[in-house]
Amino acid sequence: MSDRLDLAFAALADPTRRAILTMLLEDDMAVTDVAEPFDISLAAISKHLTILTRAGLIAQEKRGRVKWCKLEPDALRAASVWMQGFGQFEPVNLDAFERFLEVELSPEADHSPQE
Amino acid sequence: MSDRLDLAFAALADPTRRAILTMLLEDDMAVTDVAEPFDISLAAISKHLTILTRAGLIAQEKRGRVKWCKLEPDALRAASVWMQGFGQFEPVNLDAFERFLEVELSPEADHSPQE
DNA sequence: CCAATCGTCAACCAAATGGTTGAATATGGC
DNA sequence: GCCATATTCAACCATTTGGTTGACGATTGG
Repeated sequence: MSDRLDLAFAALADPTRRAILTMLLEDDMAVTDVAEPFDISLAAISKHLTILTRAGLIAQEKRGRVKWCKLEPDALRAASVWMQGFGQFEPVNLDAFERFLEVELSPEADHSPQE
Repeated sequence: MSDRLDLAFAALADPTRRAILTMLLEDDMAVTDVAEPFDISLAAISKHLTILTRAGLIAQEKRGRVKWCKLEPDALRAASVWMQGFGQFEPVNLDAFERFLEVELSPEADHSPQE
């Protein structure tokens, strides 16, 4: 029953997890390094990463004793696509929509994160 | 603490609430009419609508004894914009996006809530 | 005015969430 | 082989969530 979108949106609802995603935008990271800036236990971070993984928002790959985390854009894109349907029902919203298309469709676009 | 995005994403994490939003895409609706296609109590729907309202995803206006619900796109747009920062860091295939447009924008599309 | 309709409130319940701590399981370095 | 490092597991806790039912307050129609 619990749809892919359920998991994605639920994962995105937590500020710690959104912060983790933002960090991973910069680079892949080990679990310990992900945990470093936060004030909660490593176990709690590990749980957050599990939730992000099951939501398909990140992937974890163990190399040696280190488990690397990297963004997995598909789920984010699915959620984004779902929301775009609502951006369109009003002319005002075409702003964001057009910016999206512009960036997304230009072959030589600079796809680096802005932040 | 709980950010606007927290509330928006948490609200979007429930399939019933996403279905409600989809219904409201068609037209503004009274609470009772929103509840009609669902198998849960009116009180439960009322709670869902409160959550959507506090998340800024819909607005409710009482006229007479009927309370009308309508989409409020700002919060959705905020969430959408947040996610686009992630959609861009990799060249994207627009497949899913185009399929979505096809379904969602066709005038005779079946937008009824799916369970 | 009275009854029906619209919607919320209150109390309750089971399950999920986000956190803790302490022990356990790899793995790597020396 | 041993110890430190990296990460998860297990048990526990408080709070939130999504649902129920029944009573309640407004409003409308006849």
